[in-house]
Amino acid sequence: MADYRALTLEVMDLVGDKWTLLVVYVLGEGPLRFSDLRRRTAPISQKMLTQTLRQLERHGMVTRTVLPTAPPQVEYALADLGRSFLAAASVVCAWTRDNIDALEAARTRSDAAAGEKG
Amino acid sequence: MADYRALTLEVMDLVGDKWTLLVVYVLGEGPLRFSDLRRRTAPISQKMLTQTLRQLERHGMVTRTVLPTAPPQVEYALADLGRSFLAAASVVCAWTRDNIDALEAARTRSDAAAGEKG
DNA sequence: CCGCATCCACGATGATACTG
DNA sequence: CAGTATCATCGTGGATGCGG
Repeated sequence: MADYRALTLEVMDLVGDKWTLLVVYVLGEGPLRFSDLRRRTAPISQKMLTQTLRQLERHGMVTRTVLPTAPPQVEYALADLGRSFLAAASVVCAWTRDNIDALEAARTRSDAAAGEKG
Repeated sequence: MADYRALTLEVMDLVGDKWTLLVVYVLGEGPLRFSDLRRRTAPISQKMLTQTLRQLERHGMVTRTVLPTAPPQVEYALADLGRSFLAAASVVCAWTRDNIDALEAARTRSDAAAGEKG
């Protein structure tokens, strides 16, 4: 694993958007229609959800299925690639959950130190 | 792991910046002075490197040591928390490396399909 | 050498209105 | 319900010059 540059930039291209990770996580629980997905990812805007889904679809992480109903419904689901990715991303989320106290403590300490010399 | 919202947003707060992941990776190889670090993370700007390092320092992931030399030198190194995080982040990078072909294929296919209806 | 301050360009994000 | 279009806004990131 030598070429950090290309690799980390690729990672940022995948999940650099603000909501991508959250959307992948929510879809990990099962397929959802657009509206339901939006409720679960609130307060995301309609536009950003669409945009995020398009990106995920483009990368083959998510599938989009238009149901032949009236009014039309569109179902989004994780593709195999997406599920595989979710497993990897879960490691980072688990790490964050396990270290959230240390992170907050560091932040508080750092912010307090910065405030003193104000 | 139910509270995706807070967790994923926290993750984005940690590594949402464009260069954070790369900086952490490079520092994973060993402590570096500012200039060396910048060379290794090119084409990052001075400003963004400083900003990224401040954030990492604030979260307790990186330590900053001013060496008593003339001219002054500043050495940055991963703290324990940072090393621990790097291990988790490596999983995502490894996944990306292993699936880079599938990702690029999906992108190419998707872009081609989009181009046809132009 | 380190890195802060300022100005500036651009993209990402978001609110709103509108279409199928 | 799903999605597009438009406009306003904010943060990110870059260029440059100055100070320790």
